[in-house]
Amino acid sequence: MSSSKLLKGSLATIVLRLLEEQEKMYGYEITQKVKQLTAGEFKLTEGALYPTLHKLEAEGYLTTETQQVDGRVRKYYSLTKEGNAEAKAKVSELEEFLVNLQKVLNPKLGLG
Amino acid sequence: MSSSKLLKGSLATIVLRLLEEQEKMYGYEITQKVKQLTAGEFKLTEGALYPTLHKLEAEGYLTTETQQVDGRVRKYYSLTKEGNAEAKAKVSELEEFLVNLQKVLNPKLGLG
DNA sequence: AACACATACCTAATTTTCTTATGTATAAGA
DNA sequence: TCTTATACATAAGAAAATTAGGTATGTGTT
Repeated sequence: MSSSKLLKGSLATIVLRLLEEQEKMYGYEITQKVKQLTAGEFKLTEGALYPTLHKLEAEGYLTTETQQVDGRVRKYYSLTKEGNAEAKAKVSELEEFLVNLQKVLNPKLGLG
Repeated sequence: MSSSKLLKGSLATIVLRLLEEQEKMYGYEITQKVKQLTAGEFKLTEGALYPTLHKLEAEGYLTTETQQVDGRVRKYYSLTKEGNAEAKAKVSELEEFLVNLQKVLNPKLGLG
């Protein structure tokens, strides 16, 4: 993820979350979706995305299905049953993290 | 930062933010403050914290002052003028990042 | 036809930033 | 005496990016 190189470690969570929303997605589509959702602020780099997809597949969280569209190959990824559970777990974990991060960044709130 | 190993890349921002709140802090104090603010959820590891402090100092964002307290050495860190500006910049950058992250995690909101 | 740009996949080298492990040293409490 | 807390530090290794490169097709422009 470039263009604000923060949050290393959240890419897998983002991928899993997007696949909860949308049954099947292919790599390039994921990069475009993230770009669109953030108005161009997040740009997933392919060097980060593809290894992440391969890893999630190797871990059994994603399955793939290849299609030919307009002469080009698309590799669609979908959540497995385990992937679905992992998505929920990872998103929860990230959200809890964000709550705690806010506590550190904004210590005034929540201490009344 | 252990215990939810997410958000790699935010440690320097956290340190700068805490030093905005509190004029002077020493390393161990920072670990305890973060632990306290997050009810034990974030545990800064020394292997991450000290190199980060040294780097911020080398970059001119922090100055140090050593004190002897109860026979032990404490190395207090304070923001320089540049460090103050950097703190504001980094916190803004992180907060913008978090806004965008929410857009990806929760695409339904804000698209009405 | 040539060229640039978008689509679509991939990997390798390097860098950044952690974790884990280890080391030194003092003070306090069991 | 031994453990825990306080307080600093570094080094080896792992994880997860960035950067840079490669392959290939389709589309639009000159």
